[in-house]
Amino acid sequence: MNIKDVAQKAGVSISTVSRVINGTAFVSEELKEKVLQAIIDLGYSPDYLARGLRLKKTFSVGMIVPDVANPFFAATVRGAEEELRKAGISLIIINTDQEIKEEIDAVKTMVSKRVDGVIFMGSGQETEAVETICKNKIPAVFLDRIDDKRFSSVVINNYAGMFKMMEYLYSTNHRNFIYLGGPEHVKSSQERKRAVLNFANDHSDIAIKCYTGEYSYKWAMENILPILGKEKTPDAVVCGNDLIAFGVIDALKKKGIKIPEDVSVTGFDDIFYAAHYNPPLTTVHQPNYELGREGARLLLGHIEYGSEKLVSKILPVSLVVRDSTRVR
Amino acid sequence: MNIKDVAQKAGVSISTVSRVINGTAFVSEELKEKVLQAIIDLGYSPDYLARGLRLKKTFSVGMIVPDVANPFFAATVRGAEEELRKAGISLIIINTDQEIKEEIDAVKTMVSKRVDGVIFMGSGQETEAVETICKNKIPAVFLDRIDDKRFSSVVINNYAGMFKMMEYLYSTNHRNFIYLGGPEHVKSSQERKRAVLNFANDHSDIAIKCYTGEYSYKWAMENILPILGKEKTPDAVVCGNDLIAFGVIDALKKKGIKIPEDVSVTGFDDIFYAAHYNPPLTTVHQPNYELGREGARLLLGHIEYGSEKLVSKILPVSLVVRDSTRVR
DNA sequence: ACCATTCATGAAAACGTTTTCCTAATTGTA
DNA sequence: TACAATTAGGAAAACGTTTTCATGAATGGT
Repeated sequence: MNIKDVAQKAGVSISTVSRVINGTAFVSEELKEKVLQAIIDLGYSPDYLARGLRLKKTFSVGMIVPDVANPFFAATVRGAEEELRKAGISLIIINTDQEIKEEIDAVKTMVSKRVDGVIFMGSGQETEAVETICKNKIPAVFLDRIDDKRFSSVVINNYAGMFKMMEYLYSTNHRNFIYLGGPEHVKSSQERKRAVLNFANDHSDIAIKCYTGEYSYKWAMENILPILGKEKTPDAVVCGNDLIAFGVIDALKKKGIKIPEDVSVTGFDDIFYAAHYNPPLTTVHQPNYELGREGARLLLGHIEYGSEKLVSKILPVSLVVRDSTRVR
Repeated sequence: MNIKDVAQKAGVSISTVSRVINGTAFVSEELKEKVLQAIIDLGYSPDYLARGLRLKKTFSVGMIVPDVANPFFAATVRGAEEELRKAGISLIIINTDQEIKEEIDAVKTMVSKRVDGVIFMGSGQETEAVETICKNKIPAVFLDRIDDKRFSSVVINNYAGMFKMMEYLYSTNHRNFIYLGGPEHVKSSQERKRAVLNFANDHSDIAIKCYTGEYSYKWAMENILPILGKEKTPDAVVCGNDLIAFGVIDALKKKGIKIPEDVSVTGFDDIFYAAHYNPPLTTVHQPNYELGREGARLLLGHIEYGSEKLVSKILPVSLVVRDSTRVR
């Protein structure tokens, strides 16, 4: 079942069928109708592989992402897919778990698949993967993590968000802090920590201890108590993301420490559960869905107009105060 | 940069390069080495479009899913992607929001893309979409929703899960129930409801009222209070899934009704948040990740061995008792 | 030492499109 | 009426692979 069959059935040439399908040239009403009818009768649909081969386009873009099962990334994937689908492009996703090797493999796969572009949410140490993208001249947009000057990117204003959080906590009389952040090498993690430290530096009456590890529930759960053991009890535990905050909350609750009565806990990301946690979490809201959409839009621009001007977009965040913090 | 360039650089024929790459025939060590070196020097990677065109394979499968941003489906997508990646196949996802029109479009896209197979999580009314898959003879596996005898499917044992839940509630002296279920036309929803009704039928001392609507937080939030208004307060509100339970919990809490003191609330799915909700939710655990993996495995079987024997796999569920229920 | 057989490699066809290049027919103008 | 200009639609090339088929060399047996 190919274009030849359609042509035969309609009694025209292959060229004519192609022209009718793509509207690339004038075809008389008479023939056009015959062709259209034949297409319906045969239930024909053009082969995108063949078309892609000829056009040097696949009408698909790849999205490389740490883990779709993580609600944070899931929303972003959704946003991207939606925007791309509107443009008639489909989305191939690959999970990397932030493993460098997986990231490299993912890029290689994308290269072989000849995707029209790539949306990359990396581990922050994806240098080789980035080089491969560069070498193969694949249009790419980076989300939320690195900002290589050779590519467009859209990031969330991590610094401003965490700074806002600190301002809020300070204004509600928190002075003693413990900061529990994500991985050192991850850009977002660095920015958040930088905001915390900068704010602390500007205020001589603030005491703070910083610890970094993983962006995970488990890591926080296992590490907060030992940390707390050797520090004097703080006014607030500021966490690098919501999952860490959840871990902290659960660990503290299990120890009989009350939140926010005994200690305030804050997160970052505002994932769905944050509003429904026990207690509902004070956090920084990130427009994840919008992140995906914006990334896709940028990428579409690059694909459409070739090597367009590079753009670095910064998405605004907002503070969401809930019940895991209280005025001291 | 194509196979021709490699051949030229290595001073061999195209055929030889192809044979080296795919290992489809013996090639002398000498030539093999030259070819391999040329590939490295040029940074060549074969074009999967061309290969696909020739082989009539795309090495990609499509996954049609209501919404990746929904944690439930996200885990399933992750499971499927992982399993497929192991087999060297990549995953194209399309979100449908359970809109019939979108489902049909999604299938058409998959047909044009000539995917090697499709994993379908549908709305339950995807008849036209299914016919299109059938007509185009695309290997397909259905997840969690319908069980068309023409396709393999893997479903979660919704009936048994909800039955178990009822047994537990009954054994803890709940007698008056309200059931808040998902859409009538969705298979999983039907099964869960059937379990509730069957159990109630077998026990003359049970009183129950059933309502169905959407599998959503919002729907539950908006409808539980009006419903509760006209019924006498039940011992338990049994919900069709966790999101509904969350909505019920939040609506009741806002009204000052205590859970589980005043009324027990149960969910179904055991999404990540369930364990951390306020209160932690008694629910039925579904192996979502495993669902995706199993679906992928089945599909790979069909792709590999052609129209293999059809399989209908039922995944077991388990009851998870937490703090949203108490002994009456 | 000669013929038959095996086998490594190359040439070319095929996969299903799009598009360039022609050709024949139609239209318009003098 | 005749010739130039336009145009609808067909033939064929090209995209980058894999694989069949063919060929020439090398090997082995008698």
